[in-house]
Formats: sequence, structure tokens, C-alpha cells
Amino acid sequence: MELARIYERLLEEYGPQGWWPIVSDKCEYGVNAPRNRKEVFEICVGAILTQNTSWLNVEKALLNLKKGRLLDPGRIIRSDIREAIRPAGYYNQKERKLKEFSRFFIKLEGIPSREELLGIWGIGKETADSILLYAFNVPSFVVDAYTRRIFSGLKLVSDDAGYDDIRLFFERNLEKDAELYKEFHALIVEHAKRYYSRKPYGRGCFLKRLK
DNA sequence: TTCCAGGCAATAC
DNA sequence: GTATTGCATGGA
Repeated sequence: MELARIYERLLEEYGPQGWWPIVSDKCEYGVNAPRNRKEVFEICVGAILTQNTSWLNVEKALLNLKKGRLLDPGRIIRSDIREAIRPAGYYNQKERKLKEFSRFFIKLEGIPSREELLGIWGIGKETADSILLYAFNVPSFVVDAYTRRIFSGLKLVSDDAGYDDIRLFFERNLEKDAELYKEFHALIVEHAKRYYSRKPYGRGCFLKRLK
């Protein structure tokens, strides 16, 4: 079973997902490439807020930040943002994570390296790859719990594979294309929400019949 | 009520 | 080096 075939099948089923969603002032969704530094920053903030948290809760937090004119690195560093980000959970930890990231972002020129991002407190591998891919268009494949669940279920990755093992499996078997990586990861999440959120995982998953 | 969500750092072993 | 635990809200 080829990864490109799985991608095509998911795309056929669900259509283009257009990630990363931008919560604009009018609360509409944007296209999937950031157009300015404000959107780049918003994507980074969303990537941190969504750690082990549903996107619905993250949207509430992003809207609160936006309403309070706090969705800006300087303002985040100086303000108590805990009440605004409260809906996204873990608000004590996430406040620190956003402040640490904001300090980094203010000094940043150009595109950060994966190692730089991983050096920031609160940025792990998935968050770093999400930021690289969706904020900076760097083709780094995002691996999350869903990705592991689906593809180990399909026996394409082993149960004990590490994060980077899985990431490299995707990167070595796909064209190195940021737009492809963006859509694929988003489709994986959509598919997993439908078939891999509740046990028994994978019941009704049509990918199991693909060859 | 219980389970889960687009993880991470700290701690335990 | 890998396994476990605390962090927290809101929806299904």
C-alpha cells in the first residue's frame, strides 16, 4: 500500500481541508498559507494552544486573545493572558509556553530551524513540525497521536516506532512538498476523528481495504 | 459519569 | 534510555 494512494483516497473522501485555519476578525477561515507575520504568529500560538486540546477550545482562546488585542508577541510577554486562554486548558503552563515562544519570535528573522524551535520550553516535536509546516511552509511532516494510531493499525509503522521514525517514513515515501504535507496531516486528523477516536480503533476504516 | 482532545516537561524507574 | 504522571477545559 502506497502512501500516495492513501492520500488520494482520503482527499477523495473528505476534500481539501485547507489547514491551517485562521481565526480572522470576522471569524472566518482562511486559506492554508499564511499571508503575513500576524498570521504566522497566530498559527504558532494555535499550535501551542492545541497541545492535547480540542480545536474548538483553542478557537475560544484565540478569539479571547484577539478581542483583548493580546494576539501579539509583545502584548503576550507583558500581559496576564491566563483568563483569555483558559478555555484551552493547562492555562498556567500554556501561558509560560506562549511567553517563551513570543520572546523567541520577536528576535526571529527569517525561518527558524527545527533545533531552534525544540530548544524553546514548551515546544516539542509535533509542535515544532506544525510551526515549520503551517507557519513557515517548511516540508516537515507532522506526526500526532492519530497518525501513529492509524498507520500502526494499518501495519505500515511498527508499534514501537519513535516520533522521528514515523516522520521520516512519511518524508521518504512522499514528494517533499509542503502543500502535500499540510493536506495529508489535516486529512489524517479528519479521518481519525471519524474512525480512530473511540475504541475499537479503526472500525469501519475504509483504508484497511485499500491496496 | 466517563472519556477524549491536532502534547509537553518533570519525575520515576 | 524508556515509562509514568500532572497539567485543565469543554464537548460527546
